[in-house]
Amino acid sequence: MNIEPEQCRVEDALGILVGKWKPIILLHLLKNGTQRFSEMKRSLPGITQKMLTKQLRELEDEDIVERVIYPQVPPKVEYSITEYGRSLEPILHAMHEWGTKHTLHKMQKINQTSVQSN
Amino acid sequence: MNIEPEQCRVEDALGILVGKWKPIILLHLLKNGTQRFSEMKRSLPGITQKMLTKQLRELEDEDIVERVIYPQVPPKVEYSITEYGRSLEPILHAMHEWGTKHTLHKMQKINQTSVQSN
DNA sequence: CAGAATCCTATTTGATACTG
DNA sequence: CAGTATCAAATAGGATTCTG
Repeated sequence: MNIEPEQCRVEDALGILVGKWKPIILLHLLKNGTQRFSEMKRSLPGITQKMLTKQLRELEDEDIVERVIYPQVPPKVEYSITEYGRSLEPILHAMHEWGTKHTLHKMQKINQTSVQSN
Repeated sequence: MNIEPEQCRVEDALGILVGKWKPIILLHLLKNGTQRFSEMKRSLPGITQKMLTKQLRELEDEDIVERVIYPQVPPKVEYSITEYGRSLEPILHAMHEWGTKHTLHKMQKINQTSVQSN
């Protein structure tokens, strides 16, 4: 079976995963469960508050991530993957596996080139 | 089994699929087999030569697409999916299916909201 | 026919400072 | 603690013109 390019819905899934930090945020939440904002920030070296906030909001808007606010001072906000969000897990795994093999594929290509050029 | 976020290779697969026209180019080549540049341009309404060229080059650099030049005047160049590129097909299908369901999911959410607001 | 080159706009990401 | 706001830099995408 093949997809008619005109009715392609790949972009819908792609749009949700695209973002410099989104896959890593999702994998982190899948692995560690519910997390506070500050925990996530600490666990994701290099991310800025702005980016973490933005990517979480976008995932929340698509019902992939749930945000729970505890009305207290100082504020406490917890994030987790929704039931629905878990349906993305097989795709993340498939992409991770393909990516792992692709890294190898590229290394082999580089080795081949350097052998040929000698 | 879960992926350690630190060793995430999702981006490798994601990077190859990301680009406004890449999924549709891949689906088009998977469905129609070998295609000339002009055929593809005609089949992908709205794409510019620049974008078609650029995305094809990027796919070629990753060994997903093969480019064959026939040395003749006027020029003839044919594109096709490589054997290796076909290994992406299951991911494309999984994303398409998920995307189809996600479109429904969002419609249901909108309907719920409009019912609640009445 | 199959592009390369140029110019321009829009979107994404990042650094930094501020706040209830 | 969990953000917002602002500004700057980088990247993606597009319109148009030119060429072997």
